[in-house]
Amino acid sequence: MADKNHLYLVDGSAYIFRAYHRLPPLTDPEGTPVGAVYGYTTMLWKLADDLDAAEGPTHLAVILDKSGRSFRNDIYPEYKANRPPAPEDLVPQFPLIRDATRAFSLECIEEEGLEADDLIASYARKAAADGWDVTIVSSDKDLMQLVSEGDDSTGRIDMLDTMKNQRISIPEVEEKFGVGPELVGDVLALMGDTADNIPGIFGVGPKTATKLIQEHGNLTAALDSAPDMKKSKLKERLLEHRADAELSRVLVTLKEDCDLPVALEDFKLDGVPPEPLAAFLQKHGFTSLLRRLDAGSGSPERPTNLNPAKPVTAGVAGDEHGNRQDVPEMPAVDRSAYECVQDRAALDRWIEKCLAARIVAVDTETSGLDAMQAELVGISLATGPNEACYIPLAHHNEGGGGSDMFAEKPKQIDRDEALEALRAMLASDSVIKIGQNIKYDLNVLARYGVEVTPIDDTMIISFALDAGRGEAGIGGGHGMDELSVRHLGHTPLSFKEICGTGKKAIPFGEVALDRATEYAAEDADVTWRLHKHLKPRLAIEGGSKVYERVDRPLIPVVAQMERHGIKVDHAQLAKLSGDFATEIGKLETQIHQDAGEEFTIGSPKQLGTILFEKLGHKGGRKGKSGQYSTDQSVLEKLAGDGAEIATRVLEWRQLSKLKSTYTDALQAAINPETGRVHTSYSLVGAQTGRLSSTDPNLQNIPIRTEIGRQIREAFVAEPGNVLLAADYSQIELRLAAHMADVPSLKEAFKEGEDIHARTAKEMYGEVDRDTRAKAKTINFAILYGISRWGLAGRLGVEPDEAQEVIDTYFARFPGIQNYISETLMAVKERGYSETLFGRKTWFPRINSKNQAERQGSERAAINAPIQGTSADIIKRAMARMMPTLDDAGLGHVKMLLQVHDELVFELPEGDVEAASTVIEKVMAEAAEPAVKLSVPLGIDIGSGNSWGAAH
DNA sequence: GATGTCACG
DNA sequence: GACGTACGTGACATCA
Repeated sequence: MADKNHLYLVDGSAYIFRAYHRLPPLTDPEGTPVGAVYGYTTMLWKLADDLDAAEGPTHLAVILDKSGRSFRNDIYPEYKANRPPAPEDLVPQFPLIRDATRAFSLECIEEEGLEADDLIASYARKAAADGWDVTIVSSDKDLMQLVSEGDDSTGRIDMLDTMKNQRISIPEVEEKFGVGPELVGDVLALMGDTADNIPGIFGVGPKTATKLIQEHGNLTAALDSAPDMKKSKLKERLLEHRADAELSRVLVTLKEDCDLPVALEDFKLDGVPPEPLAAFLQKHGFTSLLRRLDAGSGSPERPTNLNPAKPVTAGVAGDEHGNRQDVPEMPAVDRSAYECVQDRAALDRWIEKCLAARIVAVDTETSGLDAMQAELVGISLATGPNEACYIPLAHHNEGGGGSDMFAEKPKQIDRDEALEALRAMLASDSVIKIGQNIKYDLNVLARYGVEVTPIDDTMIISFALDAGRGEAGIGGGHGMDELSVRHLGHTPLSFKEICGTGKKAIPFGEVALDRATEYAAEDADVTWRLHKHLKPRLAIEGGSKVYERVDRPLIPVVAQMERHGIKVDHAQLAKLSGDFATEIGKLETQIHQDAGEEFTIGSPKQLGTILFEKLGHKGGRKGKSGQYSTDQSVLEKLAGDGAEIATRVLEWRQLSKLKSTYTDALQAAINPETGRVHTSYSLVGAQTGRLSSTDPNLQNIPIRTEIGRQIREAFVAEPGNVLLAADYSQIELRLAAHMADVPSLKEAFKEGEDIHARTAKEMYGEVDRDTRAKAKTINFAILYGISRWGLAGRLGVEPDEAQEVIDTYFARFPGIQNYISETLMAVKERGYSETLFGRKTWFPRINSKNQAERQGSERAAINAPIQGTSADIIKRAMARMMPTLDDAGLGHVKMLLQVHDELVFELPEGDVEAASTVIEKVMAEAAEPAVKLSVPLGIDIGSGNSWGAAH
């Protein structure tokens, strides 16, 4: 037994921030992020375990920050004002820190209006005055003011940085600040602190601050000396910012006389009761700690290491194919267990249940599929298997929809009242809301003024784990019904079963409540189960990084872009439609004349018969269907041979395409409420990690031809605003240069050269129109996975010659060949490719015996890391864009569209210059700090009244 | 629902 | 001797 009391004061809040950034984003079996909690738990364990050590604690307490505000904000409103909000997967861990502390049966101290530092200072001084030794477990430099030696009647105070495993006493403080603890506050007041937004003296850093205090003895003396200094920048600054320094001195002073809410004696450590601790470790899947607890039979044995890699989850492992692993023990789906919530009391009970569960699956039912127009009909919630409910909000009796105003409505809570009741829970940091494609629900609820955060998405998790694993022909493979069958072995009720199909289909709001409850609550239940099943796999299979750091943060960002929409000029589109129609009519007449009969030009089959049988043009059959090919390349060939009908069909096709797909469809896509066009982005649409855009697709608006470009002119800004387009220049080639480590290409990009010209020079020795065009083709061939036949077709040469070109390329650009073979080897071995940010794409047919299938997979596998890395980069830029613009006072700038390597914004004309600077910086630096590229990322920016003019 | 074609990066 | 040849998407028209 130590004969002297030794109090440990743990700076819990500061610790978890550091643990969060140091540890991987682990999740517990329920999917709650717990990386920081795990770090914190092991740290407490280690401290509590030192009970009998010479320097170990006899008393211990954890001190936390209660809220953001303290008395310092009253003195200086900007105090800590520039702190970014905590990362969203850290937020739900704050309450868990308290749980962890209680699990160790330790005291947890926090007081409204006081920062942890102040409580620590007060307790430390009191304990030292009583003759106790004190160790502050923190590395916060502000707390270094407290370090002292002690004497006969007072104890000593030192600090312990558990991450560096370093004791901090007076010599360490002097080494860091050049002065003793009593003068640390003076140094801090001069240098300021950007993290806390303490001003200090502008332009004075740690070096100068220390020197001034050393020379003059204290802050006041240093400031007083300024008028006598010889003329210098420093003198000016000291004179000009004296008030800042004095204010800072007050801010950095710790309040050492706080009322102490718990007496020192109550911090006594006398062993950790094992039961609550075991329950806590069990709940969060800290299995290795649990084993140690069992082994030590109540007295925690010192952990052998702090490596958190293993204990993350409770024994869920993926099999080779990621399907049907050990399904966590869950009862079978029982639809009769679901509750239909029809009154406030029941709703309030469910809200309490969600708050207690901290993790809840949410699903909205609506009157349609368009998140920007559909009406909210009901909400379902699930807090566990078979623990689910449906809250109808806008149901009317079957068949009575709209036609009979007096039709009786089923009993349900008023929609506004229910949303008001749910609002706090849906926005609560301590409750994670899980959805299956939650972007849809985010947008529906946002239209009713309800925010949902933080979120998790089983569809996106599935994509992070299993992109590309779907069978051929099955689109995506991340839909709920499919996931449910694959992972839970359960087929949920289908929408068709409930609402019918075709003409007989009824809107969901007319479905009887018992059926609606079964369907809707089951969706939430299944989502909850999928989450429990899939989330732990992320950490095990290495999907956490890309999910947590790239895709999950993107969900609300993309949702907002969809809600913004973009304005299109209806009148201009209508005019174009008219012009196109006239021209199409003329061409049609001429084509029929050329053919000598009327036929359906849009039918490739009829056209083929006309061209190749009736008119006797040459051109082979194609494909297993035995049909004539009439595509662009075939028609161009015929046109080259002088067949006017082919020229006219090509023109007809172009105009028909533009009219039907763009000028007509876009007019119809204008949302009547907002007057804008709202696309829907899919985050799981492309196996490589790219987004895709539907309803309408705004990622394929014409630009390559003059006639098509007119359509871009119809995408416009609101009056007084402009559209700004920022795109990455040649990003995929740049990434190829980096990833394959090709010296001459990297050099060319660093020098800002025209990359195709550079390639032409290397390949052919001279640069002209012709060689540059060829070089461009070759560069793309490389990105897409080359074959001699493919390249031969593009270059118009024989395959043998194409092979020579390829050989020359490999010789001139060493690294490429190696990249290709290494990539293929890795994919054949592991089954997946990986981007620089760790995004996996699976290639189940890479080892196929079918040559076509295999070679197709090989080409895709060569391309996927490049295309995917490019997608990761622009996604990171998107996630950072609005916060960064906001910091620059440009929070009103709207990010509207993403087109793979381009972002489109709408903003007041006067802000173009300022916004361009920020946008370019965010995009150019988007890979960092996770990845340091050896080539710069070039950004082109333009703006104008229309999207066309912005290019 | 499959097929062919063509708009984009 | 072929796979009928570049990677990744989505929308539309036609036709079975």
